[in-house]
Amino acid sequence: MSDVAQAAGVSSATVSYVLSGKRPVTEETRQAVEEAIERLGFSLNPVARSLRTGKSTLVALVVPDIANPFYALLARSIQDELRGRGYHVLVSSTGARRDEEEAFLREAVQQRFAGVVMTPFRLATDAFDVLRAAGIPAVVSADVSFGEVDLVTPDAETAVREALAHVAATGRRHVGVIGGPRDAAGGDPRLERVRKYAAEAGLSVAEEHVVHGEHTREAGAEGFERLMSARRRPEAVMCGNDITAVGAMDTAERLGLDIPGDVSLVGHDDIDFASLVRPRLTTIRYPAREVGRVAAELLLEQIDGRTRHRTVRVTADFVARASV
Amino acid sequence: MSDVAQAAGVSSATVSYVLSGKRPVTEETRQAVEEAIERLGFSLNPVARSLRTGKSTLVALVVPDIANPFYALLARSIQDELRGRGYHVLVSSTGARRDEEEAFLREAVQQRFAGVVMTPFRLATDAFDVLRAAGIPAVVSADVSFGEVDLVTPDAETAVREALAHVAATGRRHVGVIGGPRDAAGGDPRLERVRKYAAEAGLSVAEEHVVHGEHTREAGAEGFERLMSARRRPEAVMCGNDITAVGAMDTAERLGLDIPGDVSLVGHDDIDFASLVRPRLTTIRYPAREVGRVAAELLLEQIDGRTRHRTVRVTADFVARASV
DNA sequence: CTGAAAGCGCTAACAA
DNA sequence: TTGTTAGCGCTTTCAG
Repeated sequence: MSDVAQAAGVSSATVSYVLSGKRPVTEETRQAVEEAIERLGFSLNPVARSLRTGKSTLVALVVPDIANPFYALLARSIQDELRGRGYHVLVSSTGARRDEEEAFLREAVQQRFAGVVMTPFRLATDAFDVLRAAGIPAVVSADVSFGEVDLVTPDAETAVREALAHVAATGRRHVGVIGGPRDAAGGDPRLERVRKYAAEAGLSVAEEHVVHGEHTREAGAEGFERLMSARRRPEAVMCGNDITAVGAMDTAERLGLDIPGDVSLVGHDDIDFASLVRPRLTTIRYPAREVGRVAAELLLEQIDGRTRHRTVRVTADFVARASV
Repeated sequence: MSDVAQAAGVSSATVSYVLSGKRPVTEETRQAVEEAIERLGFSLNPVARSLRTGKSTLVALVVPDIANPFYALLARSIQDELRGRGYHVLVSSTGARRDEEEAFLREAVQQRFAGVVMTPFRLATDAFDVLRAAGIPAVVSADVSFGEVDLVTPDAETAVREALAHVAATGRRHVGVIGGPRDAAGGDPRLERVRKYAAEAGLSVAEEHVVHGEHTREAGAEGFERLMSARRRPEAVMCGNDITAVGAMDTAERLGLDIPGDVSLVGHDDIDFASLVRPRLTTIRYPAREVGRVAAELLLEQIDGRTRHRTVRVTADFVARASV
């Protein structure tokens, strides 16, 4: 930068101001500086800038598993929103492990990230206080609140009731649930919603028909297997997400069980592939792109100075296909 | 850091050396420093460190589309390999657009990234010279070479021959191809391989049976439609990747075409969902996890000083399922 | 074995 | 409208 300054016959401060536009510069000097920049092929060093300003251009997206298409799409959406504003997105998969989640939070303050978008799974509810204390904008995408942080969360009440009614309409009475891990922070809202609205649809959820596991294909396969070996099988299974539903399908196939003939299956998220598996997966759609858009917007608002935290609900919709 | 130094009654240089271990420190001072670090909750500022050393801890992964499960898995694999070594992975989707690809390369030198792993699509063959000039390690994951850069590339000859033989064995003679974009850098090696080995399997690839498009579901759907409206339909279609194959399935379904009854379909990559669509997709497996592992390894070798560039071939395997 | 001090490249007071 | 300068937090040479 001092090279540029010298070449343009000005001080390095002026070069800085030409670049940032933070104070007026005569057309003349601007021209000279820009010409020198061009000629020398100069470009700002973002690292030095970060050190000086204490702010980086890095936004971390922390999710349980980037290989889950829901999060992959979320990542693309957030990236698309933020790139134009000059931010870079760092993606991290935690494997839904608490130590990893905590590690990333620490990393975020250490690296002075410009912001963090996270789907936490096992974090303590006050875990985001450290970000808040460090003045790092954060937004959480989750079913439950994590304290005083921006939250984008599904509004899935109606969708769940519709799903349940739909299941009931096919004559099923006993529904099982493949829930998330037992030790997830904030419990298991997706499971609780099913419990809450089952009765009004004339459905029952027996305790032995509730299994827990990670949100992975393998865990879905296992969970479904346990459900199918219950003394009395559930006639329909609500899955924590589409990936576990796919796992359930793996098992159903292995066991020679017909879906939906023998058991109905309902997923959650509506990833792209939900319509491609056979039978096509009936599911509750949670729009990853919109979630990403909203999260990015909330983050930018914070970066621009908003301090009071907001919660935005994104509507989930019931999508009837062929697995019920 | 100077706080720690003061608290421990040493100089900040000593604190630095305790942390880096780059020169001997008496057990005594080490203890004092570590105690002070602990007590003050100090942690190194990576930004300052980067500025001073000129090296960052950021590795960029640049792919056409992170929402493509192949790249998502690649991302996780690379991240898993690199995290333990202290690097962070920045993921960027370019949409396979040349300007985006170039923008990221520029960004990489500007930000002094520790390394770049990229799957370029429309870059000029010499585009990586700028990284080389800037001393930034790079590895390309692609079918074709991009000049003097480390390359991890599929060894798919055998798999393609097997696939073609398999298609021929079902009595098909005319095979079509849904290839990549016409203006992709390095042409379309996957298409060329099919052309090259078709004859030896007794198959023919008519010019009107070759269509081009992006590697997306939509493009796959369109391409397949064009193929199906040819005067004489191909009896089998080789797809650029599994995502385009899925798009082809969309169209087949809409057109009421049976797969493999009316047309056979062969994909490429073997993403997780290939075995879940119906019919299960016959495909050429290119192992994303291993590709990621190899790419990470090559990158680390470069970071550790290797300068001569290497090429590693990763074997692709033919996977027979139900779409042929 | 340890300390002093320069300097990475930038921004933002403060002065002019 | 422009320049001077301090300093962000670290690493590393040079002395001791």
